Amino acid sequence: MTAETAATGRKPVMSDVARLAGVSHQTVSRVLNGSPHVKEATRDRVLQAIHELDYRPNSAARALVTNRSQTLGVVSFDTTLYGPASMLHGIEQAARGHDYFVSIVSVRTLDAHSIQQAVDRLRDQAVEGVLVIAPQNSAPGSLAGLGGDLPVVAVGSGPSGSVPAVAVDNEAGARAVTRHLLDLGHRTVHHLAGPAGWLDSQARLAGWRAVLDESGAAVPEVLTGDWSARSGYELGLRLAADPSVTAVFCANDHMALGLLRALNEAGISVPGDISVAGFDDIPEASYFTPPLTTVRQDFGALGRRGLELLVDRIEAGPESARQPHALIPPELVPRGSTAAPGR
Amino acid sequence: MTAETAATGRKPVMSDVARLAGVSHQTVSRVLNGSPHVKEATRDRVLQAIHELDYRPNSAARALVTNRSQTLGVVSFDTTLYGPASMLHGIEQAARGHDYFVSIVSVRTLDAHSIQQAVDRLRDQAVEGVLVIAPQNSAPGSLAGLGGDLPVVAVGSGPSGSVPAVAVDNEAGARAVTRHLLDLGHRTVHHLAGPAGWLDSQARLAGWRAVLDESGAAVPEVLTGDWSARSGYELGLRLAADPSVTAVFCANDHMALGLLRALNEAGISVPGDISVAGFDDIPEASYFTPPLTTVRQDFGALGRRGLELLVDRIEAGPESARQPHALIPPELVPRGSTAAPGR
DNA sequence: TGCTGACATGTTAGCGCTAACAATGCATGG
DNA sequence: CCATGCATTGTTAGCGCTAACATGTCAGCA
Repeated sequence: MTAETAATGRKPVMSDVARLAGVSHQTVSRVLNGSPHVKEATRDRVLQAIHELDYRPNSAARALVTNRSQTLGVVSFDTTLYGPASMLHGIEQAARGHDYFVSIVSVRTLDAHSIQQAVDRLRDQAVEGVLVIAPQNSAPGSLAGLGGDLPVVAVGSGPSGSVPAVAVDNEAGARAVTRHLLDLGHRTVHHLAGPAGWLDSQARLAGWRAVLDESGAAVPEVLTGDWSARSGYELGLRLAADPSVTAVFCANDHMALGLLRALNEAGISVPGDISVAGFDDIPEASYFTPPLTTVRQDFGALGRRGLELLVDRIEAGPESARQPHALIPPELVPRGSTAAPGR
Repeated sequence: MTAETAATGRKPVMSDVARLAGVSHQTVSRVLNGSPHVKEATRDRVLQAIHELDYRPNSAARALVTNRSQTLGVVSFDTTLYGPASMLHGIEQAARGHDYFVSIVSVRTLDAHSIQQAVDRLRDQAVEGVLVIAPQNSAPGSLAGLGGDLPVVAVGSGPSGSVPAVAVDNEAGARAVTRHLLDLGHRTVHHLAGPAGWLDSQARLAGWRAVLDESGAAVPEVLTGDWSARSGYELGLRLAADPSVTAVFCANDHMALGLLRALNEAGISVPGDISVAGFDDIPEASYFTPPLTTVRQDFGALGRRGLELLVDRIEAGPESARQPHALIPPELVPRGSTAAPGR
């Protein structure tokens, strides 16, 4: 018997609670909003009445009068991938902690128009701010002015300058993994890059090249994939044919997976003949054959930080003292796919 | 200069539009809601005014008076996995088509209490219905009565009877893959099952056993994992030590991945010595070494169907004519990890 | 005892919208 | 020429809540 005791059939509203508790609806409102000016005994009676009627405040009415929806929007590109999915998870967890709801819109393509549509849709829903989980391309200002007055924060993509962003320090991760391979004794490291135009690709490429330059190692030709295992496989067949290759740093784990298969088919041993490293640390990476050395991104932390940045902007305004960008340091995870050169 | 022309600083409301168009606010409302009783010319003037002011209806006000939030809730367990993430994607796409917003809450654990909390949170937000993306355990009525009067649909887990559900036909998938292995000439098929208590595990186990029984094949002892690659690896070491094993059907692809690694380490060739099959067809499966024979689940379709079922219940009531459960047929995807027995 | 002020509570207005009803105009047909 | 009816538009009320103000109560103090 948890439903409204009076069985009116209608959902109870604030004045129903007030009547039952013998107070005015405003006092009920005060209890609900934690006003200090309510006597202990009164508060108890009100809470009791709320419980008895299983009363739930009408969020639309509250939003109407306070002009706050308590909702944040998330625009996500391909929620299907491990990274975006984890960030979404982190965002939602953090949002709950800050008492916001999370509404989501996913876009199929990354062009400015689709993203704009998604943001508009969220704006129609009166969200108070928007998080964009989308790898940014380097096109100038792709996110700039997207939200109008609506606060927007980009998550998981490098700071592009146009919008506050939270991202992993791709360059540092690439440097770490490249150095790791050189330290193992490899003369140089090949790179299987992500698609041109993506900030992540560019930063990882830059980190790799910087370490090679600093070490005086030769800088081999870069092969460019599209993040997919398929492209890793296809380019891997090319690498397999080149006897000078002893170490390959792939811009993500999926391409590394494709590469591993290509090398396996070619009868090349990993890490015996060639060492392979990836980037992301997807959950499967430690069960590849052999387990993949990679760079762990804490996607969940990324999401949480992004959310906090956004909440900050909403509640403190854009002049908020905190810095508008954040770089999360990644972590090298050495596993069995890298070793000292054997050929 | 797309903002409100008058630069009042305040967001324009319906009466601002009305004034500019020289009509009453109600006529603006009629235009917005597609009422047929508006003269063409009037409609145009109103639309023009809306555009000029960049007016957006206040969703809270509308929700308050119509008593409809146009929002659906999704409760998701571990959005990080490929399956749930894909379903969420499918749900969102379909929801947009039906003019609903999607609000998400993720739960860390699957106990009834957490799920109840999540649903309560969504109810506080006045969602019109809830989709639960959570593998159901077989505990009786784990979802029953969860929503009270709120429509609830389970997505991706077998029909448990307590709530309308949309799921893949796990048993059919398991039958298909088991038959595939027998047809290749294997005397029997071992099974690496998912955790007990999960409907998915049980259905896959049942399908496997049924085919063995029908074929008069011996039914080997079942090994039970926990869906993780780690458990596949550990149990795989046991299987590797048993020379009678020639074919293994794993209840999901992750465990198959772990198994592949265990076999590889033991120097056992796949599919030369042992054939391996999985279930789910995660995107990486076709790049495992060797490419994994598996059963494809169309998670996106699952999400879409679930959403349609839910919308149906919301708009037509629970007595809606359509059947409350739906089973999506899965598809066997034969790849290189299965072949005729070699030992 | 009466005055002050802090506390506790009640009353009123209005957020922006839609639903219901009212009013207007205009063509039609007897 | 006027009643009839439909198309079009306007007017009013109220959804459930919070903010602002009004009122009531009681302790402390001159």
